[in-house]
Amino acid sequence: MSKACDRAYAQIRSMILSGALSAGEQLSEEGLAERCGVSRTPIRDALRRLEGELLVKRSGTQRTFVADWSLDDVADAFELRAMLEGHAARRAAERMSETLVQRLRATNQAIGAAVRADPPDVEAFLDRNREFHAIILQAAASPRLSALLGTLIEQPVVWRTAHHYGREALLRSFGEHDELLAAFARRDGAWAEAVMAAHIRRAYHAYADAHAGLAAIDRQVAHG
Amino acid sequence: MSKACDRAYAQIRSMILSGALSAGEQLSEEGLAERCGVSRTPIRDALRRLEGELLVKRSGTQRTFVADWSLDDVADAFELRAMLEGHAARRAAERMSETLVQRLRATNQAIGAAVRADPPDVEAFLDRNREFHAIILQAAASPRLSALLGTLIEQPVVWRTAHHYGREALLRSFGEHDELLAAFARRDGAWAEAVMAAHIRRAYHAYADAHAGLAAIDRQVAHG
DNA sequence: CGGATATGTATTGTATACAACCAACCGGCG
DNA sequence: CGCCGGTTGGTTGTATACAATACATATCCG
Repeated sequence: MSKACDRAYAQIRSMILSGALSAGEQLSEEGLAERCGVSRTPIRDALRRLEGELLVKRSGTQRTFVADWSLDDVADAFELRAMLEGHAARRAAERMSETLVQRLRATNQAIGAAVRADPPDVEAFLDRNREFHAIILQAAASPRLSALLGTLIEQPVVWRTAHHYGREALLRSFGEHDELLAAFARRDGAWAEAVMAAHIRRAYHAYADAHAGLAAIDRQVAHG
Repeated sequence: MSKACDRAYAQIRSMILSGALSAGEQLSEEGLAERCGVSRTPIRDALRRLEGELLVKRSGTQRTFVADWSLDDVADAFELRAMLEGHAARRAAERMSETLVQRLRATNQAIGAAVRADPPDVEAFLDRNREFHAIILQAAASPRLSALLGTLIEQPVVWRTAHHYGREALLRSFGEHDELLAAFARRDGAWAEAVMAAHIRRAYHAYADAHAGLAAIDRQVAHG
């Protein structure tokens, strides 16, 4: 019963996140319509939504392009995320029910299992990680905060580099979640906020390191 | 040369902000199309945009309603605004050019004039106030931050109560802008952030007071 | 009388046709 | 050779028709 407009949205979005549509590329409504097997009408809907998430941008004359994220852009997004998710963590700590704490604990168990697998199950890690943060956001009980963060969490470049994180980085992330859980258990909002902010900022640097490494390899390939 | 889709957007938005469309009211695409003198297509575009700004919400079955803002919602929005605009002020202070400082000063002069007029020119005050904050946002040079704040600044209830602020509240706002200017002139990001956060929080309480007063009058009218 | 179900009406979803528009290309002219 | 203006191919904007869906009301059965 999924409507064409939702399917188109999901499909275009995943094409952008996976890199099937490269940054800066122009998107024609007609072209997308063909690729998605629908007419232009639902495509227009989808593009408007994606525009809201800054995954596509429109030129002055309304032509649409895949947004290109410079390193500065990513840093900017992470900074905002650190601030907003920190705030969410504080609010969550102050309101979280015992059952939600339990669910968080279970989710982090799953994350731990994914990390300890050999090789680490990055896909599962990312899914559970998303779930972990979603639960916190839910506990923060601020619809507006949720809406704002929605536009920041999914970033094409980040999504693509996540697979190159080392086990060490994943383990550290797992450990930080544990500390968050401790803060939640004690309903210490300030603690939760601080840990969360640190957590996001570390994630940023893990990304930046992985990205720099990949860029170096790219250069090597290009020149060799 | 304004396109129908922009006109429809602006028109619906202003109808919501002014209260011509009351909170919770259902919006039919066809009805709006008739009122705006365009077809349903641009209306759909406009509604998607407004949905992104949380000015309208959609039911599970995709029917659209004017969003209703509880006092909690407004408090929530102001809290986020205080945080984000504070952040913007910090960044702005650290990067602001001398010419932008001049423009801010000029804008605040205009605000002062509007406040001192008899009676105070609230419309001009609001316009210039918007401009003042927009310049800061521009100086902060974070497109994402701008996008996030865009969804928080215009709030129906706030818009409608602004006209009931006393001259005292307007004067205080004017003075706080002056202090912001001092912080900008000295490139003191932390100072700017603190002043801005205080500025927004005061605005919230000014709103809450005015709102409480209006609500009391409403009750009186209803019962008498 | 209550509740489920059918039916009609209102509303949204999708496709398509056509109009307006932009951008790049080409040819002529200074 | 460079600039300007028109022309053309492609892209978006808008209207409209029709299909699918949801809601409300009425109707029928237990």
